[in-house]
Amino acid sequence: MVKVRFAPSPTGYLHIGGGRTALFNWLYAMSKGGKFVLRIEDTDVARSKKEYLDEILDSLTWLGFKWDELYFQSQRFDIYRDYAAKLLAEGLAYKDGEAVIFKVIPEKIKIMDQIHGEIEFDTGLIKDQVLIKSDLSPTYNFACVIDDASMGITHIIRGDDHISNTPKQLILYKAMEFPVPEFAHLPLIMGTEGGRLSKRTGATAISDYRNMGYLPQALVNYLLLLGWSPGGNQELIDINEAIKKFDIRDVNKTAAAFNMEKLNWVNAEYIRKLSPEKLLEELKPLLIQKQIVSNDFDSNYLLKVVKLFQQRIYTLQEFCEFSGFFFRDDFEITPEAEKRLTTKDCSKEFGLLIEKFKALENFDHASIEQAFRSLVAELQIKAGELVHPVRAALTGKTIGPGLFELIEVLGKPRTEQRLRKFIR
RNA sequence: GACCCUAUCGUCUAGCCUGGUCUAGGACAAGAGCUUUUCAAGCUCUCGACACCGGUUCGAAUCCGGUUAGGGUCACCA
Repeated sequence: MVKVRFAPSPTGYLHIGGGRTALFNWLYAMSKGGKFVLRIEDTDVARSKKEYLDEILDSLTWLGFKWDELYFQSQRFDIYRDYAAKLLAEGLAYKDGEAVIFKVIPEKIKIMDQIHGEIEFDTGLIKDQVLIKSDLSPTYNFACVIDDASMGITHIIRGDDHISNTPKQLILYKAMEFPVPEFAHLPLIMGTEGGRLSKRTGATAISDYRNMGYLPQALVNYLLLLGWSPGGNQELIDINEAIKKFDIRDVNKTAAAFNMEKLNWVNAEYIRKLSPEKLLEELKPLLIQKQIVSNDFDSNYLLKVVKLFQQRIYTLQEFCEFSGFFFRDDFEITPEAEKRLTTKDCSKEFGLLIEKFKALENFDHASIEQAFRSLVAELQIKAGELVHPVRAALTGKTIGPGLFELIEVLGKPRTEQRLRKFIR
């Protein structure tokens, strides 16, 4: 039975790299019908924070990675100390004050990495390893080996940055006579300009992406593409399909640069694929949180607005930014829109348009367009000459959904009221 | 500095294991056009890569070696 683990340390938020490591672990477990263990590596009591733990758990849940077992290293100190005592008794380790140090014997050891192939190390280059620190807490490599072995972890899937920890852990596996698991070292994710992914090059926390309005499925799809490809020129892949197609050996060896533009594209694709009702569901908490609408807001109206923007947003956040004029009358007018309204006085045209609209029985976009076009014909002007100022007056912007659809949703009274503001 | 990992369009990648079908395919981005009331979307097209040197071979993006470049690790942090 395949068993993998994701072992974050609650000394910071779950970042993009950690999220992807979790993804590949979870995906591997799912593809093999195995178990996914979550182990919190909180041996550094001083730096570990409850706040971070909660955030990590939330982010993993949001991404959709359910864990089968949950452990905390801080609750297992006795186990580590027992093993240290055993190694001490066997003469494989020695004491230095309260600390327990493992004696490293020089030798050549190899691992067969699932992604990189064979990697050879010379332990002669490694100094003696601290097992138990002076404060009696275990070191990372020691606790990690004992946990992976005692939890029955069969495959260790982790970042490339752990390659150099592998020989240190391997000698401990041997010393404690634990069976050695399979290893797979994932390439790291780098920032857009190369180098480490850092806050300077963009958001790094999974929760940041959640707040910016990315859908978890989209983020997972994008992260999956960073180092793995389903083949067949496929870019968008449902997680269930990925589970079927995934093979750890197909994961790339090369570090990949995080590219926000492609993430945006993937997110937009997922937004478009959603039914408007489902999209509204995703949007609603955000709209309430940002106090754009109240909890009991007319969802019929909301749904109409959602439909107008579904095709033109990359993130949920953008919906909030673009659709403001549908929810309040004191919306801002951009300088470009201002120009459309001041270059030419449209009082006469707006007045006539209001009259046309008043005569309409059905205020649907087809009728609105018909009325609009007949006025334009009567005035002998081009449609664009009136479209732009009207859009500016109604929305405060020069860009947005189709004008007639937009007017239909806005409704007759509000359309009239907004046009009147610009009649002198 | 030592050790380790890696190297295909600007970016993500397919191809590499099992050399010929690769004048290297796709996606994002960029540019042009179509459509159009704007912005998107959609459609069509363009730009654009096998890091370098050597070897093996009839033949190398694919195998081997070196160079260079990038990344990682060298804690009583995890």
